[in-house]
Amino acid sequence: MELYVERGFDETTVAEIAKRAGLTERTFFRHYADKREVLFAGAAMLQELFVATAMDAPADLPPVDAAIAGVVAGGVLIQERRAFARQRYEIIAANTELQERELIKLASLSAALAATLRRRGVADHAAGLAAEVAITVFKIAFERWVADPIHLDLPQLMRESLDELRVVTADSETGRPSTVAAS
Amino acid sequence: MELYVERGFDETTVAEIAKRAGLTERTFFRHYADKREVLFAGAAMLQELFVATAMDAPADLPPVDAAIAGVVAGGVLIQERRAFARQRYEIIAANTELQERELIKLASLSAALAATLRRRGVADHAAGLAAEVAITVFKIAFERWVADPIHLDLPQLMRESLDELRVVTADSETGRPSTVAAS
DNA sequence: GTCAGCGATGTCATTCGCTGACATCACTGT
DNA sequence: ACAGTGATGTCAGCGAATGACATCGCTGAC
Repeated sequence: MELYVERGFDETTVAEIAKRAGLTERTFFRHYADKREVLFAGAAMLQELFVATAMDAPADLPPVDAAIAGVVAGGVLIQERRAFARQRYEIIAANTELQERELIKLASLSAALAATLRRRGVADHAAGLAAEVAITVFKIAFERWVADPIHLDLPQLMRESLDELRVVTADSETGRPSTVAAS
Repeated sequence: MELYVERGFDETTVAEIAKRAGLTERTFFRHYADKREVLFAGAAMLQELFVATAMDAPADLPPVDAAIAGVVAGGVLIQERRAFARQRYEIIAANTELQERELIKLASLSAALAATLRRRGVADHAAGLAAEVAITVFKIAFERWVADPIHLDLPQLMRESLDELRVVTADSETGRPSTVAAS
């Protein structure tokens, strides 16, 4: 992370990382699958938190709300590591390859959440959709949170984003039959 | 594509691709930014179609429905290239790096859709959310379409997926105040 | 008709990410 | 004391990607 901040991701070689860490290049690759993975080592922990929280949510909670409970718990954790999260974000935002990795980690989170919802008895398709909605809320709330230096409560932003998403999707009169599908 | 199908993506070298195409390795990299990009050359066209269709949708259409109109147009196009789309999907599904690239292309589509909605006068946050919803619908409908070998109408699957997403997100009684946000 | 200019391609050298194979060494349980 | 195990180092090598320079075909200006 030091080197990535100092000179950027692309301009940092694995040899340099290894040297500063007092290791061999080969050893680096025994700890991290590739150069990018350094920044995503914590993703597994986040995923476990998501899943555990969603799983333990009240049984009568609708699917989306159970999934959102998971990502909100993640929001709390991230907010505790405020400085780290922002610095990490800066690095990732500056590099396309890192964004790709970020996106596939989010996809993995979504899949894990969906599986959890299914274990809670949610129907197959609904579980996938609810998980995607939750991850979308997570992503957008995080972007807003990180964009505003002063700001606010990340979990709160997540709840607000969910509300906005509900308003936007249920825009037609009744909220049920879609305008498009009727055509 | 031939080589990727024959021996898989990882087992194919750029030298081999260049040889079969009757070119130099160096020339390959002048046409494609990297080895993966070969499979995503058409993404720009798809994006233009998304944007143009969403832009030209009736002015009174709610944001999500305008965005969905864009992805449905994309669905029509993909369905016309049925065989190609499925083969391409198989290649991508077998390789993580390709999935990463796929995801960032989808993110790009989402950003383009959001920008289009804003040009239609949709509020900033709402535009981002509506675009994300549309891309989610695109992604999930495509997965269903490609999973079923017999099957169906991709645009129709998209409309159905949107309806299901509406049902899932607006699960609470009124569909407006979120259960979670009230806490 | 010649020639300058330009775009596409080829050639060459090099860096860097990543991997396999094998050796070393500290540590642990028997 | 010894075998086994896990983490690390060493070495060789492949393949992706890039920069610098040369070549060649085409086209427009004169």
